[in-house]
Formats: sequence, structure tokens, C-alpha cells
Amino acid sequence: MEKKRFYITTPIYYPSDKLHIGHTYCTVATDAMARYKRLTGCEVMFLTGTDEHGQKIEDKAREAGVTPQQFVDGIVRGDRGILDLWKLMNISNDRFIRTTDDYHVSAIQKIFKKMHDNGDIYKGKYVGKYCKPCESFWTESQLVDGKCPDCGREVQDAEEEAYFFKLSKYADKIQHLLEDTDFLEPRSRVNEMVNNFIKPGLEDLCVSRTSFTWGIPVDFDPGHVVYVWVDALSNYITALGYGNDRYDDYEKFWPADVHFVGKEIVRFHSIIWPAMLMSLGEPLPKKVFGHGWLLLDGGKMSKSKGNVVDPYILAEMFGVDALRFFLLRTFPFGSDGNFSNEALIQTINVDLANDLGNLLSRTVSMAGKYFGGQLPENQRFHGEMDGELVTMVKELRDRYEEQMEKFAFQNALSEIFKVIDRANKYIDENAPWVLARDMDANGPRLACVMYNLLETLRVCAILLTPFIPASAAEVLKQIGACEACSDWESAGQWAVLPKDVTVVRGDNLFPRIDADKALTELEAAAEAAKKAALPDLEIEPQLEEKVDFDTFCKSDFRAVKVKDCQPVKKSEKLLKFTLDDGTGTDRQILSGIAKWYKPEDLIGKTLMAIVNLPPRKMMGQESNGMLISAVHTEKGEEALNLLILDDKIPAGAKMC
RNA sequence: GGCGGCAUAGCUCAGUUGGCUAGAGCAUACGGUUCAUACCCGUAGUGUCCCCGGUUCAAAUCCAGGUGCCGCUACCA
Repeated sequence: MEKKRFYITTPIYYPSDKLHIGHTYCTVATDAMARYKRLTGCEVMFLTGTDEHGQKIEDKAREAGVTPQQFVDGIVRGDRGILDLWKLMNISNDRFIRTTDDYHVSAIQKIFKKMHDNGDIYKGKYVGKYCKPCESFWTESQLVDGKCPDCGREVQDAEEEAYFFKLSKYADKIQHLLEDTDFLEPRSRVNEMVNNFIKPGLEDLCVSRTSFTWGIPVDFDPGHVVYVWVDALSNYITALGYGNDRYDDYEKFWPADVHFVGKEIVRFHSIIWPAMLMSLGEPLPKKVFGHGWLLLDGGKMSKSKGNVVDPYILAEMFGVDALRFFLLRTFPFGSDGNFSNEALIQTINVDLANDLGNLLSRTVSMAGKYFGGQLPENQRFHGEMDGELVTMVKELRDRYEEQMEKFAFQNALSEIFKVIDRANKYIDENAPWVLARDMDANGPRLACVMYNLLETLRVCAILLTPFIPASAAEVLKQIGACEACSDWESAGQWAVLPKDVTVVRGDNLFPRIDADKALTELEAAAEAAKKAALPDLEIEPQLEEKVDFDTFCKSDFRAVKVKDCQPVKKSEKLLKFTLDDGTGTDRQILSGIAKWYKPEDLIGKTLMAIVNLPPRKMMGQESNGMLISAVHTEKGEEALNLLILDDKIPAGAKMC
């Protein structure tokens, strides 16, 4: 009999920046689902990738002084890039598509041509706004206060030639698909789509651009590039070999079982994508699932807020499995969740360290202590004491399966942890340490208690495999489970381990985390990351206000020579200068530059000062003037350089 | 503005087609235990289920109105 097949995808991410915890969330969820399906015996195709074309990449590349291809290569394949991240997160994707891959490029050209030839793509005029100085084309909605969002200047009506896709033609079919089937989940998204887009009347979709070149050329009309919709969405079929010879899995895996997508791109996947497939005459994916977002402090994560959570830092600090687990255990997949470091640490400590990790630790340790690691065959079952636990474990796989089929990861995990909780309680009820006091009388009973715990751990570990693959494998290893005792089939059965199973004590699965210490470290890491993101160099903007010449001339700048320089007591900032200003009388100036200069290094230097400022007292000492420095900001940190003049300039020389 | 969603314990949230004496986890307090990762087990709580009406034998749940928060509002990828 042929295996059941399952095709699941993440969105292809846009590599204009490094990915954050939100992308990781979606990919980890997809990975858990893919691993679950493999566990149940399906032949799985799990696809993820990157969407690499478009204006923004072109711009970013120019800023960075590299070609667009070099730019995306860096973000995708570079150090700590996207591929590295998925490797770190133990993502089991079968394929990774980049929209710059040759086979995708040529397939897109075929798809575009096909839709053109069947009359669904036609040439039209794209009306918008044009900013002449910037030479850029904007849409009505992109304008800021009706002006160019880049320079703020007036824009003019303009039109450019573009290809359009007859989206409107498919409006009725799409509405039916959304309203009368369970194509789009969660259900709450359906109303949004229908009310916002379909009912007001679907407009045709502009599917080409002439305003930038970083895209797939329309091969029959030079100057046009295929816009994101056709380019990106089609990845789900080109990666299977549609329109290309690179792969040959289209017949095998299409239609997809589910596209996991963020709620912000539900529209593309639930309206545009089905319409495109209808136009191509291809079957539709079975389901689109729009998951929620991870919010920070109740708000969206964003670069500008500087609150982007870096998955690398978290995974390295707490472990990949802990992070994977947290993401899927804590938040209902369909709705938004509040991400916080506190919640992450708490979940790790409570569920993974205290409940699961400790259950394994105490079980294996007791098996070692009481039986030297190998249980005796002679075991005494006690229906009353054991019944409840055994029943729960026997029913667990079915309960779990029910939730997993609904993508309710949180609930599936919750079922497992109910059993883990029950097992911890079971230990208390049976008090193995009491039984152990009289091994002659209680040996068989104690052995049965231990066996029941191992069986419980076995089933839980199997079912946890999609979520925490490495840790689950470690559990199975420690409890001595063979391969046949670790598969999906055996997870539905009780008493699969041999009675005389041998356990192997290992390291603690999930070390407890010192919350205060970890939070402090995270803050420091976040601070460092924030700093790294700051611009290398910032200078003060120039003043708008003009100063007339006469006013300027009133400022008396002079060359001065440093006769002496001392730190000011009790002041961290101030240095006290004794200066020769050419008048024959020493001048004292205090300057807040101790952070940048050592006093002794400045003695003998020729500097510049304004000498006719009114005297001012600082830390009880009088300052007569001000030394002139150049200031700028580097990586968010203030930098200062005194104006140091050529020593041949005599003291008192006038600056003008 | 239009459309949609949400509002339940100190915190994060469950509550399916009205049957609830309103739950879980975390946090808190107290007690027990010692196999274990200072862990585990038990007990104790506290609620104007946002407000105001209505339907009903019965409303957290359904309806109307109000308040507050959030999302979507199409060519940004």
C-alpha cells in the first residue's frame, strides 16, 4: 500500500533583513506538523524558502554597495543567515526554494506566459503618482499627506504600462471557496477577506513592473518584470517541478495539504493564489491556515521600535528545543500571543525542567538506585494504584492526534503534560522510597511502579518528538527504548518496553534557569544588539536658522596654549585648563571632556577657545570661555575631538 | 469612516449548540515528602465573567445599546 502523502509549506520569507522570532515561530510550527506527519507514517514534503526579488532588495543592495544577488546571498547563506537559522532550529524541511533559482525563474516565465495566452493577463495602464525629483512611482496609499513619502514633495498623476491579472473574473468562485468551504482557517479571517475585498468588488491585479529591474523578466516584453504575486506565490508549485525539469514531484504532492501563513499575508493566499491556480487550471491547495503574531508588550514587533526578538540569542541561551517548545506550548496557533522573556523562562522551568526533566531524572535515578539500572521480570501490577495512570497513557495518543489534526499544538502539548503531571503524582502515591525499604516483600511491586513510569515516559517522548526532537530522543535513550518501542504505532500501546528494560542515566534534560540572571543577560544582549543596529556615524543636523555676520563677529575665537591641565576633584566630566591666551595673564577654562582626554596629554597643545563668554562657575571654580571641539555620534555613542591647532600658531591669535 | 475581533482570578488564558455552585496554569500562603534538577504532592483562596437593558425556567454564553482595546482597509515585499 502506498504511503499517505502530506505537503506543507511556510511562506517564503523576504530577505531584506535578518529574520526574527515571528518567522521562527511559523517555521517551527510547520516543522512540528511535518515531523508529526512523518511520525504517523506519511510521506512528507516540507517546503520553505525565500522571496528574493523586488524594489526593497534592490534599494538595500544599492545602499550596501553590492549587487542584489550578492545582498540576498549574504542574508540567505551567510553567517547567521536564514539557512543557518533553520539549521540551528533543527528544521527538517525537505526543500528550500529561492525565487532566484534558475528553475523557478524559467517556470515563472512559463506561468506568466500561460496566463497571458489564456487571456487572464492583459496589458493595461497602471495609474498612480509620480515624484519627478525622486524618479519614483507611488500608489495613492503610499503617499504621506498626499506627498512623496521619500522627499515630501508634491507628486503628479502618472501612468505606466503594466500587465494586469483578471482577478475580478474569479470573484464569485473565490467567495464561494471562502464562505462555503473550510479552505481558510481560522474562520474569523473569512469575514475580513469577503467584506473588505470581495464584496466591494475585486479589482484586477497589477502583476508586472517597469519601475525596477530586480525581478524575473517578462520574456515576451522586455522592460517588464514579473511582480511579487506571480513570482512568490507560485513557489509552492515550482518547487515541486511545475513548469521545470529540476523536480518531478508535482503529480505526487500537489495540491498542498496546508499552507501555513502569517495573518498579514492571508489575503494573498486566500484570494490571489486560488485565482491564479484557477487561471492555470490547476487544483487548489486544501487549506490555508493564518496563524497569529507574537506581540511584544501587546504591540507589533518592529525594527523601528527596536523590540525585535533575535531567535539566535534565545536558542543559544536556553537551547533550541526549549525555544521550540515554548513557542508552540504557550500560544494558541490561530491567535496572537504576547511574547516575553519571563514567560519563556517560566515555561522552560515549569514544564520542561520541573515536570518533564525531573520526572525522567527521578525515574531513571530510582531505577538505577533500586535495581542497578535493569528492572527484574518479576513485577506486581496493582489495578487500583496503576489503573488511572495506565488509562491516561493509553488514551493519550488519540487525544493528541485529535488536536494535532486541528493544528492545535498548544492543546496537544497540554494533553501530554496532563499525563506527565499525573506521573509525578503517581510517584508520590506509591512512594517508591518507602517500598525500597523492604525489597524482599516489595521488590516486584516497586519494579512495576518503575516500569509504569518508564512506559509513561516512552509514550510522552514519542509524542513530543515533533516538538523537541533532540530531547525526546534523549528521553527514549535514557529509558532504554529500542526503535520499535519508539514509533507511532507503539505510542498507542501499553507495555511495549521489555519488562527487564535497562535504563541509562544521562545528563539533565533541561537545566533549571536562574530567571534573574538570565533576564539580566538577555537585557545586556538586547542592548548590544540595539547598539549594533545603530548607525555607524551620526552628525548633528545643520541649523536652519541664519545668523547675521555682525552677530557672528561678536564671538571672539582665539588660539590658546595649554600651560596646565588638571582633573577637577569630585567631577567625572571636568578638566581644569590653565591657558596662555596671549594677554600675559593666565586664563582658566573648565571643560567637560574628561571622558575623552587625559589631562597630561593636553599640556603644551595649541587649542581653540571662545574667550568672551561671560564667566561661569562650575564645581565652585570659574570658567572663562569655552574650548572648541568637534562632536559626532558613533554607534549611538558620543564622540568628541578637541580642535588641536598647529603649534606654530602663537597664543592669542585671532580666529576669523 | 467601513468591516471584523476581543473584554472572565494578581498575570496568561480555557469555557463547544444557553444547564456553572465559573475553570486551568503561573504567581501567593500554609502543610506534606525526600527518589529527583531547591524538585514533587496536597490544601487554601479571592471574581460586579467590561457597563446597561432585553429574551428565557435558566445567560459568561443569545439579542439591542454603550465603553475600552486590537486587527483588516488591496498592489509594501
